[in-house]
Amino acid sequence: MAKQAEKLSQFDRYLQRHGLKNTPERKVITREVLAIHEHFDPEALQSRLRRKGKRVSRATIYRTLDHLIKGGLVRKTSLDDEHKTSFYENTLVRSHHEHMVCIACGAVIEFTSDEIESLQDEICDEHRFKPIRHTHQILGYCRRCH
Amino acid sequence: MAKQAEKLSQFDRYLQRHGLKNTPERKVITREVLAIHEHFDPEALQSRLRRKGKRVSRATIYRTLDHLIKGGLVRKTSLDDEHKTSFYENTLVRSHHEHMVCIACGAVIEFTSDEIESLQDEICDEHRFKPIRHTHQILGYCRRCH
DNA sequence: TCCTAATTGAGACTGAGTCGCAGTAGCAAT
DNA sequence: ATTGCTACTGCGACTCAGTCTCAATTAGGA
Repeated sequence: MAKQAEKLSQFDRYLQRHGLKNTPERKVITREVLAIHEHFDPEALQSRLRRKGKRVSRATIYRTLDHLIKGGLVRKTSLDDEHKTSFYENTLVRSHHEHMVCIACGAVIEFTSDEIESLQDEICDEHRFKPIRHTHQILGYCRRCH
Repeated sequence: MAKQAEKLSQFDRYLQRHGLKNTPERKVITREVLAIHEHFDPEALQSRLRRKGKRVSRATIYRTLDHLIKGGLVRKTSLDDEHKTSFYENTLVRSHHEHMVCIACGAVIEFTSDEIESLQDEICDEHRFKPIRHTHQILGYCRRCH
């Protein structure tokens, strides 16, 4: 798919710009991340790779994810704090959205609201605050669990 | 102050209801928490107590904070995920609010918006989701830092 | 091809939070 | 007051995500 190639070269440019190298490990991690269409955590990523016979160390996973974030290919979303691990998602398949998380079954429902977004901007304006990113999570019980 | 006494007995009732005991440690932690008017983390709480000559173990701090949350005296707010430690605040002096956090200087600006709250409820309704609590954080640069 | 800075993996480390356990202490019934 | 039941405490060991160190390796420009 064309978009994927675009993201790959976006990452190449990022690496170049920072005098970083495009190692096999980084390539393999990047390709895998772009292929995951849901949330994932570093460990899940590592075991997916391992299942395909690619072994990359934990340290490299973390280091590469940081680069992917800086390069704009990945977004970090913390979900609720019952989970201690961080969650990531690639920016290709997933556009900006917020999460409702079910505290019973862990289901994640996504939502966006332009109205909320613009209210948010207004409030930032009032406080002369320049927003960079935000998270908005609602914890509760999903349809099935309450 | 009257409200403080009210919170104390609210906690007493919580303990009673659950067959729990109001030990000296719990009393001392509760009183201290109600006296802190800002965000705090468990460690800060412990050292405040220690400075006053009250020694309570880390485990007890954590255990009691959990009870205080369940009893409605304290709220856990995770702030941004650059901080790994959890932050708490007592519900007495601080009413419900969201946070804007400056990524440069760490300043925390609080806000609430009834409009956002009600939009949120609408969205939950649409998804048949029963909201229990939510967090809404905006990260960016404060007035002074951009 | 050479050279050097960037990268890697392994394992040690860190730090927040949890857990198991042995000893302690409220409290209700006797 | 004593007993017995249960909850509570502190301690230290433990867990687990994430970071760091370091020696060995490698990408990639000159």
